[in-house]
Amino acid sequence: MNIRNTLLGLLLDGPQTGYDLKQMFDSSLGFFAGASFGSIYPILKRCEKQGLVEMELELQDGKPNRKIYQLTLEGRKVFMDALSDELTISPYRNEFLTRLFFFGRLEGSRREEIIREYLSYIDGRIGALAELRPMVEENADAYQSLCYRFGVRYVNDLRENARMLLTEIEGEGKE
Amino acid sequence: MNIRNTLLGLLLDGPQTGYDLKQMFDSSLGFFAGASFGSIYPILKRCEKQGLVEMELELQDGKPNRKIYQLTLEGRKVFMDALSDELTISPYRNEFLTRLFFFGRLEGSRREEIIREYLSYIDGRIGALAELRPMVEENADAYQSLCYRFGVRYVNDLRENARMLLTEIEGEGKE
DNA sequence: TGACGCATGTAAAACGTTACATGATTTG
DNA sequence: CAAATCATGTAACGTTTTACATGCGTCA
Repeated sequence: MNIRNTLLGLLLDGPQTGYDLKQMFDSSLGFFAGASFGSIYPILKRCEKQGLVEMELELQDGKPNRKIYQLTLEGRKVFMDALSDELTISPYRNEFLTRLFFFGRLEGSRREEIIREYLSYIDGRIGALAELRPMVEENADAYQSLCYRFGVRYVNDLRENARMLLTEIEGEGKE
Repeated sequence: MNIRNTLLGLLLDGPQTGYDLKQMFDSSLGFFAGASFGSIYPILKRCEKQGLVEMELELQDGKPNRKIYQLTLEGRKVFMDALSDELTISPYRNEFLTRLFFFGRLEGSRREEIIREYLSYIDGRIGALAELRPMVEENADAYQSLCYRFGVRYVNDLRENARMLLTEIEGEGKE
């Protein structure tokens, strides 16, 4: 599920502009996926060429015209295939664990700081999920709710794990 | 911590060839980072040009000559700066959650299957960590051990989370 | 008046993988 | 006899971000 397929999936809900899609992307899927305009606009254009979407121009005064993209049957098929495809997870890269791996080389005070930076990152994600909650309760379908709950458990587990780590490292510093 | 910086970090342990570095990479950091030869060799060459490492040729019969790379003071500095740098987490992309988000569009039987595929992926990671254990107990420093324990807790939490999800979805299917 | 929201887009760069090529030696 | 290990490397490709460019309306 690269950005292209995810965009096709979002278009199942109905025609959207690139701008709209970015907002949907960042809000609904913000917890586990993201996309910049620099990828969205070229991808939509490419999808149109390939017949996965169709574009309709909505003329506007003052503002740039809106390009409203709508899924074709072919585009729908491409998405459904991707959705049903065997799950393959691309190699996971964890910035924090990579740092931790080399902590032996780092001065003592900076170690705790970096873990705290990680904790504040996690808290940021917890906060973002909390803000998302009303939207989930209103608009989300059953699986999107499960997605949300998975995310909440995930970040809370992560937080506890990081807290334990901090305790262990603080302990070492004082011995 | 891109591949380049991670390689520099691994070179702190002493001079290594690109081939050695790949093995260190895949075994020690395999749980949370990876690198292919297609990235390692060009990066080492570039690092030499930039004065971050120095290369010494070890002539061999039959086999290609070994290029042994050693960290320079400048390379050490570059790594230490990266290690100490403020922690920034690049946007997290979760293949599984992205799928789950669109599960409403998927036929019922395929849903459970994909979650089971995810579980078997997690089990694979748990297994890989288990295999790594002897090496950690022998060679790892204190922080690499913490790294390992973090990893173990992480995958176990993930597994439980996925199991709960499966239960919830199975429940729905039978109602 | 400056920032933000709306709305589009391009070009360059960064980062990385996959597939290919070479070729000897060892192991099953 | 085939496959894996050792050891290097290149070329093509894919994906995505960043930075830039445009320009109007609105809100503080």
